[in-house]
Amino acid sequence: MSLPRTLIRDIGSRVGAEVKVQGWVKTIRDQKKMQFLLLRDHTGVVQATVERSPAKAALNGIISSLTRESAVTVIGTVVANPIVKMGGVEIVIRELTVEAPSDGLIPIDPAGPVEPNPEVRLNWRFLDLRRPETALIFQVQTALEHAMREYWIREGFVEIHSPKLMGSPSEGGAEVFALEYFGRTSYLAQSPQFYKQMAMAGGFDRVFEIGPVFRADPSFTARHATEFTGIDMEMSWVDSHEDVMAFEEQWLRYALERTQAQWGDAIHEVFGVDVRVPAVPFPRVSMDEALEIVARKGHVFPPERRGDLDPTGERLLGEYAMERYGHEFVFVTDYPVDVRPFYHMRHPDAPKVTKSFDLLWKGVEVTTGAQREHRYHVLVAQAKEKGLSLEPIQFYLDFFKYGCPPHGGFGAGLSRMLMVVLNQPNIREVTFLFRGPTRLHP
RNA sequence: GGGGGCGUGGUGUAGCCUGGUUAACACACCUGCCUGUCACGCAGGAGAUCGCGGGUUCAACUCCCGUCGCUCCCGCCA
Repeated sequence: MSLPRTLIRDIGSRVGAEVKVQGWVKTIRDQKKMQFLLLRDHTGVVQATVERSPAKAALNGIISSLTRESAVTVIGTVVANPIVKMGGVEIVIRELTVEAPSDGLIPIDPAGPVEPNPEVRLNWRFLDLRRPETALIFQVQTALEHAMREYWIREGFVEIHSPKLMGSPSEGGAEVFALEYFGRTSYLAQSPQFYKQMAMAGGFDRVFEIGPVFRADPSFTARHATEFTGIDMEMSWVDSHEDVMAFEEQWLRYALERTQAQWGDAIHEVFGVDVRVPAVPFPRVSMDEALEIVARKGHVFPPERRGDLDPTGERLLGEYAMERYGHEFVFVTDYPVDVRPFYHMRHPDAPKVTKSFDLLWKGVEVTTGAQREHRYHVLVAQAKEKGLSLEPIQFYLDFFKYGCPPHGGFGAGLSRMLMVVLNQPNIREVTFLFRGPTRLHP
């Protein structure tokens, strides 16, 4: 039976034992009498050494011709040695196998002193991912998503996977990608909106979906992508959008509590930011109030904007939430009908105002939600008012003809949340492989 | 889509404004040396038709125009 692999983070507890370590060669210091290697796996870095001697000539030769970033298997004895600055422990190598050598000239150096330009990093993303700081992003993402799912499942939600190929464009707003489909045109889903509502009409009560969504918008900002992972949920028998917000804040509090517990220290060390578990309830301001607050902070809106915040306004409102409530989050509620889609329910006593909300986190829009209009005739009237042609969305309107419960939900962006929680300036770096208007490779 | 900035060895930058030597520096790479390194050190070496095309000029990395790519801000949104 072959020696099982030891992860580098566990080396310290294996002093005196022979271990097998597998990873990449981070540094080679090939000296006259001693050879030093730094080996890295996804859990840490350890020093491995060999003395130069005639008895070890073969091994010495292998190490002399090693290249940095080669993938290797090392077998050796763990030795406690106070001279070693890194943990006081090293591996005395008995055997080294080069599983796959690395070309000497690496396009980017994962162990290098300076970070290459964003373009180079994206071109060679797999090398960039070898950097522990980059890898941490996706460990955090895993924890965050896991906690979200855990909370949903505990609350009786059903996970769905809706199709991304659509026979007709989903409701207006963002642009859609069209593609050839056996002689017809199909469209890539901009969101699972219609289908998660279908699940409500189907009696699922509560559903969530984490999956890809596509937006054909030529957006050139630090927080837009043409394909991203959407986080969506929908719940039945709500009285208003307030029920949805109340759910979301509990759900987020739980997800951040779990993420903070598991990765808070690492995030602090690598990104210099503390994951704060938010107090519940989050502050709420209506759009009318939001506009006043932002105006008091001296931000003048261009005249063509009617009742919506621009990114600067969102940032200022985020500042306000922190100053006034010491809170990173703030719900903005009651958006005017003009800036919301036809399926958002309207206030019975204020028909120009929707029962909707956005959630801002550190001044960045991370969620849009609402109570949906579930009454067929009202929904049809609202679609007509928005100038939509009913025929392409008739399949959707049909959901509401046979007893659809009152319901609401929200959609969030996974990478956007990751960007905010890690204080990263750009969505590209927190996306496994970014897709934008000019980025289709790798 | 609108506006600004930037493209120089494998990587990160300097040089450009105020055209004129072998285009410089750091890291990486190659060779040699080095009694335990730990950002190892020392000596030497290779590696760039300065994004691409055109123009001005005796002369263009440098100035002008175009083009492509990247990037930032605005718009759109998650």
